[in-house]
Amino acid sequence: MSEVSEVSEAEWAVWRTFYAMRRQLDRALEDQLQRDAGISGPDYEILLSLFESPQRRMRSRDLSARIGWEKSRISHQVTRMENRGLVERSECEDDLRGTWIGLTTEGRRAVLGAMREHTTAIRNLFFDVLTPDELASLRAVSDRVLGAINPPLCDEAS
Amino acid sequence: MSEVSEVSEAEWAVWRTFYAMRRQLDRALEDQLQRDAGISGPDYEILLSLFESPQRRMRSRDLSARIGWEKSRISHQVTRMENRGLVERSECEDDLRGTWIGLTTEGRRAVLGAMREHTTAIRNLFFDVLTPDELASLRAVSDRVLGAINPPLCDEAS
DNA sequence: CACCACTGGTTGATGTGTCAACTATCTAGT
DNA sequence: ACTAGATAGTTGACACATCAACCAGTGGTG
Repeated sequence: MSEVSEVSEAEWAVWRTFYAMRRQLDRALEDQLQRDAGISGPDYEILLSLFESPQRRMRSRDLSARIGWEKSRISHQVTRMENRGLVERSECEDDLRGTWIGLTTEGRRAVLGAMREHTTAIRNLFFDVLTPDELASLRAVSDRVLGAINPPLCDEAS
Repeated sequence: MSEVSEVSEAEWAVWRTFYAMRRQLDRALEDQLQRDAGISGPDYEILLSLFESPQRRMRSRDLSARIGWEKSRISHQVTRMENRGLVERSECEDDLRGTWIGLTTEGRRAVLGAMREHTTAIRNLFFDVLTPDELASLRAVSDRVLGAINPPLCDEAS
């Protein structure tokens, strides 16, 4: 299953550039959020999910499923955000184990202040510098890499 | 400079896939290092740099320049790794402010145990699923995104 | 009902990353 | 030689991410 697995110098050069791009893109978007709305990337993910939710509130477990974080990460993040007044917790009537996470006025203000500039940043740093062909190529590549990561599971036997 | 900045639904779909790929690729490689050598990604970056250095040791500032981390991050990471016996600090004769970071026997063992499998993982999850054209496209795209992030600086005037 | 596995969520410990403040040394201009 | 400013590195505080342990409520099945 695993061959000799050589990687040429030219391939390493692509890998390093790709790696640098991923790091710097994350950083640039993080900086933009901090600058324009005083929030972090994780803050934004939570706030955006709540904002797009019909009731402006979600169950912790649904946030977890939507964003793809484990439950303890949600809980810690929400605690920090609650302390800053961006969200608020409330009890769940239906299921006494549950917790609602709701957007506060402050949280709503923050996400509204962040969205436009964030979208602009993604457009400027990403979409604007890609040709349609490259965009299609990147989509195909991303799908294939994801496929390689997540168990092809056609043959799990060892 | 900033237009209306709309992003179509198709574009968002590409963005989300690209985003998921970046996260999951990081995670998969991190897991592989942990599994095969009991080290983290940051550990590996330090260890590999030291290993590829002629003397198997580097000045903190050179590590910083090579990996692209700020000095305090290097210092914290080295402290943790020193506690686990992967690296060791020693004084610098030439410059009394300086510190050498050297690979220990344990550190050498760890990096040797990690390298082969890490390379294989990168090949399996990345290079093997890209065509030569896609690789070239990705290289071009990465360069252009990096160019967009780092100040074109041709016209900084406001 | 009684039991038991599961689910929803919190908490604490540890590792990671950033920023600001600090110490110590080096270097250059005078 | 003196001194101002740059450089090298450490430290502490805080935000973030993961893991394991835990508690409480839910929902079967006997």
